[in-house]
Amino acid sequence: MFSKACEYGIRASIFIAEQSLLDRKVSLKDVAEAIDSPAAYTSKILQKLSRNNIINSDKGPTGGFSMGKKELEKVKLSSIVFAIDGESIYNGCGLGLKKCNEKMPCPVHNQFKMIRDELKKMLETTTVLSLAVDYEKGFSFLKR
Amino acid sequence: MFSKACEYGIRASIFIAEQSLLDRKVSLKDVAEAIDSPAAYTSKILQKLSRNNIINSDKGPTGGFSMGKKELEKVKLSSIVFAIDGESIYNGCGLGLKKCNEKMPCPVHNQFKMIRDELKKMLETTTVLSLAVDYEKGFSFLKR
DNA sequence: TAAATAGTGGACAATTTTATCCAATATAAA
DNA sequence: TTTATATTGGATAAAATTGTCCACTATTTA
Ligand code: FES
Ligand code: FES
Repeated sequence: MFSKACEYGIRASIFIAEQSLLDRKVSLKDVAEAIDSPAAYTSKILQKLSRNNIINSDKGPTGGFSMGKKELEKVKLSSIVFAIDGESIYNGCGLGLKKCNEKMPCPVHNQFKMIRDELKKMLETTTVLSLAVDYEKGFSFLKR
Repeated sequence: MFSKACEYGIRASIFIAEQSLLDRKVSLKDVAEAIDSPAAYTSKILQKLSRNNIINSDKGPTGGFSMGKKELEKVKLSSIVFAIDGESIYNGCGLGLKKCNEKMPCPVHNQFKMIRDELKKMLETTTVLSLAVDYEKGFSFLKR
């Protein structure tokens, strides 16, 4: 479904959001441990999220990653997926043709379109904040 | 969504099904041209489909790939996806945790489960035959 | 200002996926 | 029985993704 990088990105964002709710900045190491991911690789992903204004990062001692109120309010899962995996979820063809195309559809176009549109809607309406709140309550897990 | 191999596998199956409806066996080359895929790679995929009794293959002159009436009647998209990509579509976690797990769900479990269940249902109810019939009528395309 | 800390960026390595090549096998027809 | 044809299987190769290492920059604090 998503690339490994994107999975890490989503999990990291939820963790950072949750800690930000508690007014805590977190270090790369914190994130990697919280979501059980390779630190150096995670670093690249956080950089990308940072450049896309999904999280912010501060250097130096007392530095780390965090999300401000604005980000917490507006970041949806779709923002993260788009930043990391690009627009393939939106215009990719389920059978790998160059692009999804209504006029010259692949054999499963109609079936795929329905499911993809729901996925899209889900990603666009689910906020990282809401997921972070649930996570904070212990309802969900970022590693096992 | 699916691996490239799986995409080729589905497209190949639809083409083979359609040609079988016209009582034609097709060669590897025919398939690769019809779906615009690398022949040697496609060969591996057809072998896997053949070993899983999704298509049959005959060696020697007049040989080639085909689907019999039984296969045409019972092969669903899910058979192909399962044969090539395995069960990850069924039990994989959307955020990459070891396995999807109701008891210790990842933060997007509920949202994902809904979509994945629909995808699953779609794959399990869509026959290759129905897609082949539409393709035969010129309603859909296997390459562009 | 010096030292310690934390993210950044670039090069590089490992792994997985995708793709190619070729000899071997099976089969049909001449 | 020979020849031609078509799939099979194994060994490689190329490309993409995932993962690592390390020197550098920015920043805080002593
Ligand atoms: S053309 Fe294949 S999904 Fe739309
Ligand atoms: S636990 Fe992640 S999708 Fe079910």
